[in-house]
Amino acid sequence: MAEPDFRAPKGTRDILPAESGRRRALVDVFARRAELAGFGEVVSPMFEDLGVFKRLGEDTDVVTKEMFDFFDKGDPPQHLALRPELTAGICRAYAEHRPVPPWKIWYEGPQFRYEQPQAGRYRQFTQVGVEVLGADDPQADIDVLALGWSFYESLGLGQVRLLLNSLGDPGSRPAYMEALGAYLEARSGDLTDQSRVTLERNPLRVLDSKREGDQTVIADAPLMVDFLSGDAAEHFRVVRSGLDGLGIAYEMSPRLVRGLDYYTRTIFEFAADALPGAQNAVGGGGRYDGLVEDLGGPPTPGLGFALGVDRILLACDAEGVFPGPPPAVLVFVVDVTGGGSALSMCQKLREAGIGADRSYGGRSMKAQMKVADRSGARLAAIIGEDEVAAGEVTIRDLRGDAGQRRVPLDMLVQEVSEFVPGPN
RNA sequence: GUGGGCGUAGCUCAGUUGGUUAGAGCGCCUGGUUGUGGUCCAGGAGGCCGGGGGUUCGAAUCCCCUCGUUCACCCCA
Repeated sequence: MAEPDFRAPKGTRDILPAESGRRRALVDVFARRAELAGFGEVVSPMFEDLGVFKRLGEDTDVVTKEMFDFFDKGDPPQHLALRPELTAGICRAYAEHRPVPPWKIWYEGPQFRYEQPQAGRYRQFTQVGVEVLGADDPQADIDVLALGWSFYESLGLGQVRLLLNSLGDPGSRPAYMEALGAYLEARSGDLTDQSRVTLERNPLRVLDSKREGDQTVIADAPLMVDFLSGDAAEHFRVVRSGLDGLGIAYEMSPRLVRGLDYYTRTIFEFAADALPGAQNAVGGGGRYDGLVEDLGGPPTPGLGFALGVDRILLACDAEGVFPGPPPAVLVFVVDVTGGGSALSMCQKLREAGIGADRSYGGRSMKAQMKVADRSGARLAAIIGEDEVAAGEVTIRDLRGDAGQRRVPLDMLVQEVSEFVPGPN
């Protein structure tokens, strides 16, 4: 095949009509549910000062090797980066605008990570998410978890599991880190080379290894849940009983950690069993009580989640749920008299709120009917010599068994409306 | 960044001891006389076999490089 001169950059892709409509519908479902729960949308920049993202953790992969960064044309130039996630930017916005807490916001948009692409993993991908800033109450955790859970449910997904853990608070973390570090050091001979490197930088993340060779060591490692301070343990207990009360099934996942360093206390992940293991994380989040302060704002507890739109759609495919929206075009105008009538008829229908389309190029009736069928339109409105002479139009049912009939041209909108209640 | 698979018409793919004008299905276009789609029938358009180099009398078919894609690791959504 002759290569085109250009193609979408590695790890990016074009989302074409049928798929794009489905995607927008999915975001609309999320937006609706978030707004019903009192969240307002924030649209923030797609790039920020690199420093904003460095607060995610100086030795996380996202910061050290996956950032799309660049300098602007200022003097001196500013070091900027495309956002690899949205939480940091939202916290930056909170510190900048100081809204009255609790600040409950939702967002949607593309994120960028310079990674090796594979199925369900792109260099540009879309997330929807929420954040709650300024609420320490464990009921906020429950509310957020319930929103995520119900979103998956509302799409029709049945094979999503909620994995839950607590990473403890600043009071309880050090003792655990010490115990974990000591244990892993003692067993380092049994770890893979890669995990020994990870151990140097962040022992916690060794628990996240999927390598065979690490599993026996990980299985016997001390667990954070056994080291929680009184406050952290109580917070976690309230969160769990709240989920129980709402009938939300969750799995305790005591070795669950997250790839970004800012998390504290409650953390969670949504795993889609319909997807292969490497990409089954369709959402995740947790508390990050210190992040706003790290960015120069007031001490502010926070929590939230981000859900991967691309992967959720893959999971919907795998489960055969959430089909795209029906075609917006209700009437396809077939005009074999030159196209002038199609022009005015479409205009009239559209102004009445009825989706209408037609073909171009003065094709034969047979060809136009074919296009009408393919368009997914429910009805064909046919204009030929006879109709023009009589001042009429033929309305034909393309989907049901209502056949066809001729009606006065000026009754078109009314006649069409009778087929389907309401505009569209 | 590391390792494996794959790369032939718009799509899904055939095409082995390397040898005449490279195939199928789907899709698309045009027809099947007297205005009508979804089924059926017949024609047709559309590929320098991802790109570059090499081996050979001759390569889609062998070798190298490169790009893309895919899977796993890493990490995450």
